[in-house]
Amino acid sequence: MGTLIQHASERLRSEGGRMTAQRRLILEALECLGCHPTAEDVYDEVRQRGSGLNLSTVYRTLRWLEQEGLISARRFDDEGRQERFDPALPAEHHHFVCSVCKCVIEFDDPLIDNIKAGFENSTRSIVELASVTLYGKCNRCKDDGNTLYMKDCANALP
Amino acid sequence: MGTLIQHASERLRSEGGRMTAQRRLILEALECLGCHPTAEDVYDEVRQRGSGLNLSTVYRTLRWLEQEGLISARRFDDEGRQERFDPALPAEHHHFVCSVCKCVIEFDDPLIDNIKAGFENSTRSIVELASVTLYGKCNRCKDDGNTLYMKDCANALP
DNA sequence: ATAAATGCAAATAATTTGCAGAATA
DNA sequence: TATTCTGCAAATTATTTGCATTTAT
Repeated sequence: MGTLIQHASERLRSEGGRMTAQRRLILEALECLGCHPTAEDVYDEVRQRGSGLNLSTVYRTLRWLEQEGLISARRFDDEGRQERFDPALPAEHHHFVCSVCKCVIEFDDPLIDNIKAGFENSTRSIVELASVTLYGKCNRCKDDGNTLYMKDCANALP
Repeated sequence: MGTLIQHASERLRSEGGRMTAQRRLILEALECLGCHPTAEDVYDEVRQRGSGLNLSTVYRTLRWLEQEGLISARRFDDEGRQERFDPALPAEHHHFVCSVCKCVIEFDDPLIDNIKAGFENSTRSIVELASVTLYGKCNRCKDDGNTLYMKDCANALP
């Protein structure tokens, strides 16, 4: 942790941008939430810590971070039209979404390259990017009767 | 072709629904467009054929077809917030989206089952569904300078 | 005739934008 | 002090819904 704020600060410095209180709060919330929060999750988190800020500011900051390549935006079929923001580095990676607690687990698998290659060969097209999303129940939710949405789940590969 | 309209007619009959002119037009447009159209694509197609109808009716019909399991709705990262409607049978299948002409090619690959199993084993979770989307350039767009959005592309696995 | 479907306009939901005022470098 | 940023309110975009009217059975 700490890296997202650091990276953002550097970008701001080199572009003549300014590190404001709001931006710092949003970056802190992003790091704390971790689990692919929505814009509103970020907004709520900041407000729960007692600071005021506007939802537009959240969106503006998230879009700026996205442009800078420091976060990326995703929509899972599961959820409706809300975007989720992924505070991870933008290397290609894939997701599992738990249908109960809505936590998101990132993963990768070398077989995905084989799928890309297979498709390219059979169709003579060029594959630039793959996005795999798995839906199911995470190990925490699969047995017990958990029905809570956990914004701040700290789920991760074991 | 013809199957979607036939299936829809059967459902209507068995549920006491009615085959209206508008529904027939929407179903025809869906079959003709083929390539994962948006609601507005369907609407435009019907109107270009000279018939009037309302966008709400398009949405209502598409949602009904979705509930019936005759089509399914998807959002690709590529596109903004619009949903695309897939007139195919709802067996698990995967997509390639061309970034130039926006055509969608459906595919499947047995390796996807291995990815699911690998994830289940390493995380002790349950995977119920996988969705793979590949992004790139289709064989038609990869060389020539095509920049046209082709609503009615008839692209398919060769 | 009667239940079901359509059109229209208004409601939602998520996100974006314009602009006057506040805050940072 | 000169920009850059924020807050607010209004605009947009995609989709949904209520209700009076039309239409298929």
